[in-house]
Amino acid sequence: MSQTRERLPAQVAAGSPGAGGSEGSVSSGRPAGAARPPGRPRSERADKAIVEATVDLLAEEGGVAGVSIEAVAARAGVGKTTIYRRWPNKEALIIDALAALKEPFPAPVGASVREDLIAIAQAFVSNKTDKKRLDCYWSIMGGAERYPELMARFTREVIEPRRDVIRTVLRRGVTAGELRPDLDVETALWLIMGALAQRARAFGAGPVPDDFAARVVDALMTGIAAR
Amino acid sequence: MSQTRERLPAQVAAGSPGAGGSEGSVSSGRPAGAARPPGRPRSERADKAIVEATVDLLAEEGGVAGVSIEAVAARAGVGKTTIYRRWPNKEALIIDALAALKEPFPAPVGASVREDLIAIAQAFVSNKTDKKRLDCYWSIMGGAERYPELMARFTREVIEPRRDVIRTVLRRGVTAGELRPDLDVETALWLIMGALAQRARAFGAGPVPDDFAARVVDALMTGIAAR
DNA sequence: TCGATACGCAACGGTCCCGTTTCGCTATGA
DNA sequence: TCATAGCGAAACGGGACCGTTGCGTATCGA
Repeated sequence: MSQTRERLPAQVAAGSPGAGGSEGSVSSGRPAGAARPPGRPRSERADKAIVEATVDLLAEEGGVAGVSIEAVAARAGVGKTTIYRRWPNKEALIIDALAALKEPFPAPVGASVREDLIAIAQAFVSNKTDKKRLDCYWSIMGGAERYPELMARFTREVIEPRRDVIRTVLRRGVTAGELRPDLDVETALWLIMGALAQRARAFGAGPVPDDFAARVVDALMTGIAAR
Repeated sequence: MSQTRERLPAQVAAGSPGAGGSEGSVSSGRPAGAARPPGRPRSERADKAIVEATVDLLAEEGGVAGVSIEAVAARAGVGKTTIYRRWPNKEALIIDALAALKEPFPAPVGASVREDLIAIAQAFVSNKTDKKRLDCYWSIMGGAERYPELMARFTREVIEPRRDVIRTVLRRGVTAGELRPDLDVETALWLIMGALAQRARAFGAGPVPDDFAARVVDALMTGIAAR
């Protein structure tokens, strides 16, 4: 219990010699000028395998509780020791692993706001990587109150950047006169994101049809009221 | 360890002889004309305590995995035996317990579709019972793939009836000419339900403001496009 | 070659929970 | 008064997982 395990900072540094430091590498995180420590360097391959196995399990098992260190180790083909050398416990591992879901989708700049929104929405519910991201989303949201730090980080690094892409498109639409000048951007965000996330997880509704993104965007654009 | 388990009062008021509990009661569910079986009757009080503890735990623990039979027993103040006498395992217990969340909110018939939708939406995100229901929703959805039967039953008995209330209001609006004649009802449903569910669970966004329901309905009614 | 460290693997003691059984007691009808 | 069955408490064997440790091996710099 007294064992003080080295807590790795979330900072990233370029690798120096031999080890081609890639982004987000947990093992090579050390100041740029520092000398390489003695001994065998940590395996970047193990790093990646662990993080990928963690994310996969989180998506598949439908909950933080379903992710066990032993299952991650087995799936990644590494020993538990190798995991505990890097992270102090399960929550820390999952928090770090979420970085793997970080990269935002680019904001398309098409002919119109409508087209941009549809493109984003389509990527949101159909893209293969985003499928995993959505599964992780539901897994994490389910156990939200249990792991507030996990929630906070996931919200900050994964959810918000995505909301921001849409937010930007909406604001651009207002400026360009394509959307109402008095548009309630945040409410519109809840509507579109909510519809997509819910539909993607709906039970018994089958896979999301190809035209769902367009239907959502059009319904939101034109409104449901008679005119 | 202290067994601080709360004990139920020794004298448990069971139902009057022969007058078995009406619907849904697990313990007294037997054909109307059948004679009461010999021996001590099952405690209705224990039934209710178990179901309530189950639902509470499901809502609080944020996942099916967080609900353990031992925790339910402790919380309900009953022995594990009493639970296993009624249900064969955890999933069966949870499935049955969901019936406690069943009763639908009534469809209000106000002056307009807009008012009806706002009333429903407001109840959805603010009502106290619905808060627990929403927590259970997220808990169950998170572990969806793990417990398909649970998902199916929850969808059928809790989610769909609620969707149906809104669906009816929307259809009525179309008939009454208040909504577009070519309205895509299902897509509108995804939009409104998704926005409410998402917002209610949003991290760091604080409690749902009083006017959120109205904002969502109005945004959906009038659309976001300039006109 | 040598020291240092990481590796995978296996095993450990500990905790939690499962589903079952036994115990002594209590509630009910015959 | 007796048979029957539910009650809570406690204990059991079994399994999953935790976080730790020791082992023999692999890989680095000096």
